[in-house]
Amino acid sequence: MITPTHIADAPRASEPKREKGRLRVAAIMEAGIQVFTEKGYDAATMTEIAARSGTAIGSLYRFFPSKESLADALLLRYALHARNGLAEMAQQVADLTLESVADAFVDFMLVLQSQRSFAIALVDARGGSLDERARFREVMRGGVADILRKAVPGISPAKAKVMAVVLLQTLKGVISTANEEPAMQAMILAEIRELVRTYLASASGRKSK
Amino acid sequence: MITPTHIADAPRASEPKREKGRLRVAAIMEAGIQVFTEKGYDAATMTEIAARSGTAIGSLYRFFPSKESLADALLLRYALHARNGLAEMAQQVADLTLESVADAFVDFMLVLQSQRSFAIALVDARGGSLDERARFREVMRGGVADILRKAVPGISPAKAKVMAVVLLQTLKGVISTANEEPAMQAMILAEIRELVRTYLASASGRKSK
Amino acid sequence: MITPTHIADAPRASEPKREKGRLRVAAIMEAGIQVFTEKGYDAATMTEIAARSGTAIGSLYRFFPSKESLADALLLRYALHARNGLAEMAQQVADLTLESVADAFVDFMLVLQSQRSFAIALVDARGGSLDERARFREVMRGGVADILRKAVPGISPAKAKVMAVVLLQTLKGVISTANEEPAMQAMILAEIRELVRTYLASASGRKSK
Amino acid sequence: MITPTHIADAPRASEPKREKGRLRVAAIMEAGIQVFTEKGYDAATMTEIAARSGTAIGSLYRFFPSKESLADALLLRYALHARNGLAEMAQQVADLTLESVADAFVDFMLVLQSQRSFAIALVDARGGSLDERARFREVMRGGVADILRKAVPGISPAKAKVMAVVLLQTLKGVISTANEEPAMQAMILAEIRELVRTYLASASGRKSK
DNA sequence: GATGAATGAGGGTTCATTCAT
DNA sequence: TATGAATGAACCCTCATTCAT
Repeated sequence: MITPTHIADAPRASEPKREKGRLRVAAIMEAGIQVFTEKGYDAATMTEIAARSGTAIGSLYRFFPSKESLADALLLRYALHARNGLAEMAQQVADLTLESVADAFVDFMLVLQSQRSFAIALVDARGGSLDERARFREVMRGGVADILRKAVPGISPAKAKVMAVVLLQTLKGVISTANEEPAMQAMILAEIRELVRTYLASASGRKSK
Repeated sequence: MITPTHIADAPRASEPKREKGRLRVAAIMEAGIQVFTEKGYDAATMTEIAARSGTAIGSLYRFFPSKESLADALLLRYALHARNGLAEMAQQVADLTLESVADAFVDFMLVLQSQRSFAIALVDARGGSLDERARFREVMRGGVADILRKAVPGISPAKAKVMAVVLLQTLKGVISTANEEPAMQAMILAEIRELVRTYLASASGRKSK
Repeated sequence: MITPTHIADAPRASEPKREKGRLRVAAIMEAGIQVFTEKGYDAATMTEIAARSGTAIGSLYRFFPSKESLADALLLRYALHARNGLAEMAQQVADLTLESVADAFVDFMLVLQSQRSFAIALVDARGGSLDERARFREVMRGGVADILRKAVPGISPAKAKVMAVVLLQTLKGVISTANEEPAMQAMILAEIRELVRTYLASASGRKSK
Repeated sequence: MITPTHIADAPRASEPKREKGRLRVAAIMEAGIQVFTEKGYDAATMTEIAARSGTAIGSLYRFFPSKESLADALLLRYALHARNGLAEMAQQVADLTLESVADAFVDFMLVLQSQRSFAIALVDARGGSLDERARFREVMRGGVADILRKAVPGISPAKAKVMAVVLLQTLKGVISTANEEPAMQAMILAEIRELVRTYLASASGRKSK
């Protein structure tokens, strides 16, 4: 189980102590997301991230003492985001139909889409520390599994976990649509939506047997 | 539409004319797959690929004039492999139940698994040229769509294409199981199998309405 | 000839006027000795010295406007220490046998040992300004030569100076024992003691001829 | 006991396989000695060593994959030199008077002087790996101790070892003369020579008692 | 005066690629 | 043709020093 403590760990070298420092950190993280997303972890360079955020290279390293620590910080922040979103969704699940839950999953992915593609760059392609990446995956799986347990009454925890893994894999497709032509994009999205509904429905049916 | 011509385009500098040359190329490609798989495109080095294949670095560059060209060649070969596998599957579809087709997809993924993880390294993580990566995606989507058109009578070509995209995304999950614990691995695999069956079944039902 | 004036030259940016400032300077110098000793001049960083002394980096630079100036200040203070010690020894020489003088030299080295290893770090390994290092050497040589002139009646000033150089070199061995195993350490120390006695004795004999 | 095997270990990344490579390695080592001697280990830069030897930085790293490995190689080569010199001296000891042996030690130091000052830079000031530095010290001590055992009949091995340590420390003074004015230089040298004779003589006397 | 953020030259090292042998 | 030495731009990161707050 992921606790807030696990997540609140600060991967920064030194917490900025002045307002200016906080702004700088924000600018760096923004630039970091951009560059990691565009080029992937390995091809991204700290020099470019510094330039893109209007920061001297030395200043960047003041706050993030290594490339990995920057990636970890970004991953961590995204994990928090996602966890909150999933937690929120979990609270509303009781009042929703299965179909609405399915849609909520897809919508959730869409909302995170911009950041999500960077998360893929970092998680799937060796960005950040092994630990942080594993932790990130657990957060996502745990959050989705929680929702499934509420949405599909009677489902076993183990089953919920497995379904979460498969569901997340399918939902990743939402991100990829970003690279498709608009017409194709809409169709793929609709198809994913349909598949997720079907998946939840069948799961609900299966368990009740 | 992908024609053989598209695929047979040789990204190699010079087709080796002698037996010795062909062996050398094979050794290089084998080493390339290994190293790209283990380290990812960026972290893989030409020097290591040369060493691992018992080739001098200069010789490597005679056959593959750049790192990208080597990645392209590997991607191409893998695409051919996959295309053949999918084509074969297409021929048998007529005699199979929908459920069997679903299983065949998963099995196909499993068969390719070893090479597949390298393909992911190259396609998802910016290995090879943009063109080659796009081409590779088209081959996969086209092959899967072909099968869907045969397996689900009455499906429209557009619908088949969209389904292929979503299906491939879901099937990618088969690869990822490699990193899970054995017990989890089996459960995820079974779950994917189930989802694919459900997906095909529902598609078959939908179209008939 | 070294006069107090030469030595009292303050390499500090600004003599601290208040008690607080003096404490701060003391803390910095203490930390400086530690870090220079542990890491050597080059590898020591002003940041670490600041941190180790509980001082902000900006404050450190208020008192010591450069790394070199800090090293110089430390060298200077150590030179004063040594000079006083040697001066004291000089006063007692008249009442001592040659053998006791020899022992006093070795003991003197042992007393300074802790600080001495930092002095070696700075003098032998290019820490501090050339000037300061030369001045330091002169102080040591002068002090030892003074003692020799008193301990070995009739010795010429030039001869005393030369002997001081050679004697100091031999006495450096006392410091190095710090890195040997305890058993070896004791033996080396005894051996040096013996050699110094022999040296003084032979010098005393030679000059009388 | 140091065996040739210990010493022949090659710290190079890849032994040069062509004549040109061997020349390059020689040039690099020459430049390395110069720069390490002038600036000390830390302050020496690989860039300067490369420039001084007319080598591209990449080529330098082909043969010496790290700064440390270069320092180690230099230390090793010097150790071989010294060992051979000491071994040679050992063979002649039987025919020499004690005084001649003392002179031989000083002369040996003088012969090695140019390289010796770089060895001091590396051994005393953290250059090269800890292992290599320790090994170097052992080689020197062992070689000198061997000679002492032959020159001073009846001396115990342990005593020879301890004397070697102290003797080497004193002989280091020969190197330092390089920085003195010529007149002073000659006097110091003569003084060291005298001290070493006295030391050997007294040792010979002591043991015989 | 104290603080700590900012700066950027420079350091060690890597690696795709070229080219002389 | 096969080999491996050569090249150098670029990378990640450090740290002495300055300066605004």
